[in-house]
Amino acid sequence: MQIIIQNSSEIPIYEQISMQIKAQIVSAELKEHDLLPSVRGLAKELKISALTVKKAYDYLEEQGFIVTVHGKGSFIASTNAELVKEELRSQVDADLEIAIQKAKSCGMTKDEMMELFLLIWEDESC
Amino acid sequence: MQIIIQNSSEIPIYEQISMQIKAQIVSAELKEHDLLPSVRGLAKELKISALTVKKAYDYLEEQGFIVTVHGKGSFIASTNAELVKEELRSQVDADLEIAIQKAKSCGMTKDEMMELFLLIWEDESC
Amino acid sequence: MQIIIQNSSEIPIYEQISMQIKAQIVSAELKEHDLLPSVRGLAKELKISALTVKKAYDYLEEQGFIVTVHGKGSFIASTNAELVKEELRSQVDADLEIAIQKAKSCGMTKDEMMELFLLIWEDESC
Amino acid sequence: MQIIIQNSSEIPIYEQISMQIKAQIVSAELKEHDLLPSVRGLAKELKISALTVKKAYDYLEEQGFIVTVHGKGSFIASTNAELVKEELRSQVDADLEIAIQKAKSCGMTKDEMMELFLLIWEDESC
DNA sequence: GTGGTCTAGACCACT
DNA sequence: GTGGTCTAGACCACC
Repeated sequence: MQIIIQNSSEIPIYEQISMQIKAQIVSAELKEHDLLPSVRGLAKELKISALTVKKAYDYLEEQGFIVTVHGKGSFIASTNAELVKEELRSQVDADLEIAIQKAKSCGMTKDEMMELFLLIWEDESC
Repeated sequence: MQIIIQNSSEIPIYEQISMQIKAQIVSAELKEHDLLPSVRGLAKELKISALTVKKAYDYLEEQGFIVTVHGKGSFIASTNAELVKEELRSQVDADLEIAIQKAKSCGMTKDEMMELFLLIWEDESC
Repeated sequence: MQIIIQNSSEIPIYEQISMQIKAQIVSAELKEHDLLPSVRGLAKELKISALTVKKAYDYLEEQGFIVTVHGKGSFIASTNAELVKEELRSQVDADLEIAIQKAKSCGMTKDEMMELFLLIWEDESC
Repeated sequence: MQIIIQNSSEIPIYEQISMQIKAQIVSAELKEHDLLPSVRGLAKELKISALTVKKAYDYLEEQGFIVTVHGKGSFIASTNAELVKEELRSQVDADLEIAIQKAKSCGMTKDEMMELFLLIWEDESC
């Protein structure tokens, strides 16, 4: 279980965790019925509060991506990774829309933005 | 002075205000030395707290886009609109980077995302 | 705002709160756009942790019964009380089904249970 | 010994077990002095922890429905099935009371609930 | 003033 | 061991 917390980030820790778990579901690092780390175990590993991890797990369960069984632990739900993918794509869609609105409001042309887009896509270190 | 507040939006009201003022600087609706509405006047017009408008103006002054003179009001700073444009573009850059990271994490290809980008650009209702 | 907490109950406090708020929506004691007590205010009044009240409000928001605006407070969502009623009725349905299953497993007849039902309905002190 | 565990249920496993054993006492499938399956045997059969089966047996012994003899096993207590019946009926009573309270809080009339009651009674698949 | 997040513990129930 | 709930504080952002 490889999760990296950026404490300085504006994104709440519980959301960083759930985002990274979703990403691992999509990339098939986590598969159906896989057992997630225990709330307390992950909290200790990440050196954060157990409640914060629990909040991340609750959030994922709410969205149907994991299932938690009392006394046993949390498991990846038996749902197609496609669903997670769809959810992430709708986020990409929303983020892109905001970027485009700003671009238009500062007078960028489509070509300028496309160039910027390609630049970032290739440069990305991840 | 045409400013629209979306109370339901996730974006803080003070940021909605400063964003729209910046956009008007870029589009030359607001020019150097133009007088902005008074804090209380705008607050009344938008039916929000005067403190929120004050925060938006403070925010803009901090970034050097407006100048407030005690007892006189707030004015567009004597700065080239290019500076505002640059600031917005760096925002576009950041937003685009986030969108691209998410896109990659859910397995989108460059071509897929370019297609999505063009779709949104054309569709945009603003 | 009249909310009664039974600390001895097996039902979690946050659920007791949300149940009672739902009941007040149904009985029209709370109407659309009404402002709920602040998280901290209600916590102080009920002498419980603010986090517990917040959890109740989060739970209600999740289900779409209230809307929370940062810095302003929580409001009854603009949704028909019928929706809440439906939700409660489906709970009644589920509870009744469990009672009936147990009744059958201990050999009660339909008439015996109906009699019991009428007895409780009339006796109820609420 | 026919016991079915629903792992997804909200009802704790140890309670599912004890409920089903009680039902078998009432229906006379299990009679006085009958030997129950061994803790380990039942645990293996149901593919659950032996501790969970032990908890169910302890629970039943506490209520006086079974007797455990060290080194020999657990037996149905020499008690009239009527006692079990009484215990289940008091549960039915409690469950029904909860359902009726909720029904009243959402404005159901006695007739509406009676109709619902009859519907569920007949429909029941068990 | 409001809510949003987080901590570092506690106690309890289930396996 | 596991998760579920709760406490009593803290700090931050928004209005």
